[in-house]
Amino acid sequence: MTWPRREGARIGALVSNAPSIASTPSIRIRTANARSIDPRGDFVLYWMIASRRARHSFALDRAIEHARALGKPLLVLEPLRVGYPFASDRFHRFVLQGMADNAARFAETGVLYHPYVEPEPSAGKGLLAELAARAAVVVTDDYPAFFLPRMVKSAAARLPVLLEQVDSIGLLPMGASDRVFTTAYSFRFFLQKNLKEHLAHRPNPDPLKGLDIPSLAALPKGVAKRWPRASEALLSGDPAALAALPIDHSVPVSHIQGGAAAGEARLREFLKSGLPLYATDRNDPDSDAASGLSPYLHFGHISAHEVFSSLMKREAWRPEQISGVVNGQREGWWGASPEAEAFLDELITWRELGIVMCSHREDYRSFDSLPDWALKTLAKHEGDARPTLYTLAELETASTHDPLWNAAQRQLVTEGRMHNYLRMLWGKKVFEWSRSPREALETLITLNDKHAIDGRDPNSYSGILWVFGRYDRAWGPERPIYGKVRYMSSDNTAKKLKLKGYLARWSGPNGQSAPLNAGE
DNA sequence: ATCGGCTCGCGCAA
DNA sequence: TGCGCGAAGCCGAT
Repeated sequence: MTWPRREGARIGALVSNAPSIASTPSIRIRTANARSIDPRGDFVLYWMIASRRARHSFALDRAIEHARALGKPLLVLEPLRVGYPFASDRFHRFVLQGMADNAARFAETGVLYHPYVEPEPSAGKGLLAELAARAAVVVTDDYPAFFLPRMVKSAAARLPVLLEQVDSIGLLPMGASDRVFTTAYSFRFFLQKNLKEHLAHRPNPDPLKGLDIPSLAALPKGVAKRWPRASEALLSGDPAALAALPIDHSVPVSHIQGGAAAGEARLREFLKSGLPLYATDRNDPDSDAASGLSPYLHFGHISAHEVFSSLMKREAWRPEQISGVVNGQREGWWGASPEAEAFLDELITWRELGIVMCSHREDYRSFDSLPDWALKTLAKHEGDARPTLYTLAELETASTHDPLWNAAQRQLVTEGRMHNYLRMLWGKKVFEWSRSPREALETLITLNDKHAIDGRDPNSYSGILWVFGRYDRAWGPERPIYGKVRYMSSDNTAKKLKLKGYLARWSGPNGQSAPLNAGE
């Protein structure tokens, strides 16, 4: 293995350091430092940074287990920084809506929930340490991308007590595989052999119900004064409160409502009206078959386990229906309806393929992480003439000659999401219109990280790197710029899909190509 | 609209 | 070592 491997293997010895106290699968728990539990601590601290929810969470379950075993109360800290890359009104509003839901769910449970929003960069420095100094043990979320691994690593070194990272991300624990997969096909072989044993272990759907741990009435002295609870104005969506924060106000809030309640509502709606069409219509922008769940999955407002169990309940499915075939095929493994199998392939195979990649490789978003065949063919065509070139600003403002591409870009900038199928075309064209594939990759990551609510996610990087050949194969005939990397064109896409409504909705103010004002 | 052929490298199973 | 097959490809024939 020549690529940079993540430190701290997710399998083997490190996992077994975790105190075995109850039912959270040990394969999902990693000790982040070598400290121990301090039985004199006043409470158990759950540092909620990725799975931002109060239900269906292994991390919350684990924190409660500690609290129960120690006879201590539980304090939940959900922070939101302002200094992270691309912090904007859009992402803040989404996370704040989640905080409002969490505040409602933790209220009157005896668990003290502290949502903290930084008023200025680094204002939150010291808060975690201050709380950890009084804690018996700290539990946090294990998340394999963006700045989170670095942040947890540096916190782990400083905290005086045991810090555990708990993986609540997917149906397959990150610790269940010790390798990455080059195609969805080969990952399916692995899932078909290994996933079943993990399906039996689910997070508690409602761990706050009938909770039998001591209550915590107040934060330690001085904490509330220096790091006060997020204001009601922020939690209730007051635009003025958001405007006062030092974040990027040029990326406006989306109409897509954040939070666990909105995510669960979206799930219900999808199962009712989207899923029946999913097998046939999910790629058509004009039909409404897509799940729309990725923003909620990204911020942890909804859990993959909850999506899975709601889906399978609707299917009246039982685990015995798994066929047992190990063939890498998309359909025929679960023994569920075709539309359910199609959706499960998205939710599990494709989503977790990227999670596994990020959890094992530090370079998951770098150009050099592409497969050899792609690097080779891209290098061969690096010098090809590129007749159409656009700058980042031209792309960001949807100012190209291509109405379909502009429409997709406008949807991204306006709504904070882009139709799933069009994302691929969108990426291929940026590749074609950039001076080099490396530059195209940077452009795509920037546009997506900045505007997409579900950006900065393992899945986003899967989709973007797919444009350059990751998880794909060589395709003939060899073409200029693309080489053997799969080619796509707007004309063919327009022929293949129903786009009338989509183009009408996302065309510019005065017709096809009027540029968008991105406010920069 | 739907179909087959094009094309290639990988990873599974042996 | 050989074989089967692949996230969304294209093209031309029917």
